[in-house]
Amino acid sequence: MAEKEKIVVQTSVKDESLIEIRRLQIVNGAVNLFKEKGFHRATTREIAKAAGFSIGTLYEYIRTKEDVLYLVSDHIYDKVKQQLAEINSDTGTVDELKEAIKQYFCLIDRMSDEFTIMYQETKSLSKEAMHYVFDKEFEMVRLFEGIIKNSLPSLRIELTEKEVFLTANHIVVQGQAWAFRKWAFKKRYTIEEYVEDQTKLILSGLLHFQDK
Amino acid sequence: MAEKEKIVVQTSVKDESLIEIRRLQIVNGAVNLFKEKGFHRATTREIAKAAGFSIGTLYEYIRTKEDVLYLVSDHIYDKVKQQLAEINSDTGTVDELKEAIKQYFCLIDRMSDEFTIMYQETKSLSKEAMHYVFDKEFEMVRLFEGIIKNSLPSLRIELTEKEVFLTANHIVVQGQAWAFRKWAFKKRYTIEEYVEDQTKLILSGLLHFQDK
Amino acid sequence: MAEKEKIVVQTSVKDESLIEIRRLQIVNGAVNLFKEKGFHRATTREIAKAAGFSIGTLYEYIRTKEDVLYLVSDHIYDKVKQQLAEINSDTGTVDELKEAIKQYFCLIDRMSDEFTIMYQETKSLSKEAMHYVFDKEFEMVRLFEGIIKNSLPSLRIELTEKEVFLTANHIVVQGQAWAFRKWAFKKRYTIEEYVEDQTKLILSGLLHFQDK
Amino acid sequence: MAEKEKIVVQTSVKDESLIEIRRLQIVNGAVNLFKEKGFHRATTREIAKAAGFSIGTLYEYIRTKEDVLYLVSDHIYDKVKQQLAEINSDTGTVDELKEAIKQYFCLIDRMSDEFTIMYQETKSLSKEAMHYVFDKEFEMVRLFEGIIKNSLPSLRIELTEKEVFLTANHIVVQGQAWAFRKWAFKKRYTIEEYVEDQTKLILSGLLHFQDK
DNA sequence: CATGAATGAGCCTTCATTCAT
DNA sequence: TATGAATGAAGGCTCATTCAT
Repeated sequence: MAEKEKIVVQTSVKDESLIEIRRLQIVNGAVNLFKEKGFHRATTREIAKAAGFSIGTLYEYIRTKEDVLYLVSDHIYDKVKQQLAEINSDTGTVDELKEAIKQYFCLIDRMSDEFTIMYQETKSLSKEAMHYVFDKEFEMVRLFEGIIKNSLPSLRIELTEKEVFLTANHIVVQGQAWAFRKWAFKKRYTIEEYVEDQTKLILSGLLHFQDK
Repeated sequence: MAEKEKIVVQTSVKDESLIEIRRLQIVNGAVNLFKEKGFHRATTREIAKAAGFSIGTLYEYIRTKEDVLYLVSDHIYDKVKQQLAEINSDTGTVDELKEAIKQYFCLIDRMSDEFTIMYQETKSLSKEAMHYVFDKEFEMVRLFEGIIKNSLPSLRIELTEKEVFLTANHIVVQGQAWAFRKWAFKKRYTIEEYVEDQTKLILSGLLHFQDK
Repeated sequence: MAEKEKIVVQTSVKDESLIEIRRLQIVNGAVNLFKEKGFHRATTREIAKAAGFSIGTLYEYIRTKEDVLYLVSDHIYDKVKQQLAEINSDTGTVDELKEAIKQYFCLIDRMSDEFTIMYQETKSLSKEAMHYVFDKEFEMVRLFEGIIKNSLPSLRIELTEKEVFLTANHIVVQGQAWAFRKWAFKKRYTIEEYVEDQTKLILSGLLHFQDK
Repeated sequence: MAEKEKIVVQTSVKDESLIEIRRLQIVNGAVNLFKEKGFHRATTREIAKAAGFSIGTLYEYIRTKEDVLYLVSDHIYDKVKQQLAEINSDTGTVDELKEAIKQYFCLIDRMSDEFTIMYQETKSLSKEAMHYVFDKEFEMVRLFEGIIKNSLPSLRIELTEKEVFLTANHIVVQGQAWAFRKWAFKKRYTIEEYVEDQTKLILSGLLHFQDK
């Protein structure tokens, strides 16, 4: 699970700490903007304004508009990874899996705008940047695969690689579904109920995979 | 489940059958194009060319570029509905549900480009058109809810409304996931294997929802 | 005052009487249309529709869109000339002048839309057609010059050529002013009052030109 | 005679003095261009070129092509007002009226292109802008009404409101006529002669309005 | 003669990017 | 470093005109 090299967004500014500050401004402004109008409909002028400075300055910290999308995607994944890292307590019990599912879904609920942006706009990235982002998604699947595998002994079941993958995939995808269709799901579900039912579904799937 | 009025894309051409023909050309051309560059990056000139005629002619059959996206979305949903209508043999057995899942997944496999476009670009539609498309997605969920409910007696199980919804939703969303991530899934799965395992997962979920 | 050759608008239709009918349809439709949106904003499709047939047919009777404007201008001037011809009773009295003024102003009141179109849009004609129209305007001035000259003996005054011209010009221009600014004038004047006061003004101008 | 609020043409440029400079460039370029081809036939690219910069820059100072026409109209009226303000010496003599007429006609002679454009193209403006321009024309009429009224006592004559209006209107309209038909008038008149004869005509009209 | 679908030049406008200050 | 005016390629769309039926 070797960490891929981050794609470096070039700047003409030297002061590293300033770069950090400005980019945070860019990302925060852009997330709000993209949420509202999407990447393509947002202009660089608007991005600059949302970030709190002029276009001239914006272009001191990015090279192309696409860099902003990359910056946003990257920032979101960093947040996700960091959040998920906190759960991984390595006890190897079902509760750990349950907890991971819960944390992941709650994270998505909190950051649903960001998730939506990422999945809707990723395609607009360059091939290179796009694969970097997709890879991050697969890391997430792999993360859940790990947690699931760890919990199998305590559940006294054996699953094929494929079945583990399918379950991990289920978790990740249903999480995304909540982000995308939140407004529709909310008519029937609170996030807590959704987590509860999804967890039941996932566990029963796990337990009875081989039945039929 | 009253059918919503179709949003009519205005034309300046009078010959109805010609409209049908040209729009099919537009949709087919556009799907290929959007697949490659996305809706925003595709120009109207390119769309016209892909359809096989001039921009002038393109604009005889649409009013705005957005209409093309709407046309594509609409076309896809029509196909899905038609496909699913064919299986609905109303036997009320599990086999019917299995068949429906299979048909749906295979349809998605065949039309994964179209599906991907729809979900990636829907957000670019006008509010009105966007909701029309989203509604169609929910129709699809409801369609599966119906099939699931029908199969419950033969399975001798009872489920809450929510549980039925969640399962139907699972089917629809995992189908979409195959469309989006086909290139990644294909490393591990053929569509047949995916259908088989998803079916197992769905059925075991159904059977054991109440277990825990 | 030799009549200039009419500029011939070419057709591909042979039947002369049909041409006459169709052109009248075109002119009538176009006047209403130009009144509302002006020449440039009116499309050929709209012109055809207003005329009561298809674009294809429209183009059987004209060669370019500009032809329509020329046809309209020509038609209006024909009407004006015909109307003014009716007054010229050659009695050589002041009453004849008064009557001519009255007829001219009333004509303009009745055809103010047509006049407005002509003066607003003439500039859009080709150089050739434009001069043809302008010449017609000068014919009108000359017409009044003739009437004024005729009335001078009975008024026992002598005027220079220039003064006659200036007065004739005054009549023509103030008539146009009524057409253009009808909506504003109407707040203060009925056409009858306007005619009365203008007549007074013109005659006193005539009588006392040499005073000061 | 409360000054109407100017319709503000929006800019994305902040430097006010630069806006002033660029707009003058736009107006000057546009006048030459419109003179030659009219508003509708002139393209925005041509306007930009005539102004001396790129379209991009043009659109930094206007919002739509129509704005250019509005800018031109506005500029002309400002000049007229300024010019007439300079004479208004409030002596209340006939000479003041004569001087005003002379100044107005000379101004029109100098700016006949601009005037022609204004009257030919005003109709192409939006309803709002069109009325703003028309109002300015009426301000001009009112301005002359004021000067005429002031001169009445010294002429020992009394006129009705309508007669004053008619005379003021005569001045304004005959001024415009000079602008429109300059090329034709010049065959017979120099501007000085035209002013002289028009002045005579106007004054004799004034003096003998009530005679008959 | 009449029709109307097809064409494509060309228009207005936007916006990512640059660069002098 | 920060600014924002300048640039022009490119995009969406219109509409006069043609021509096969």
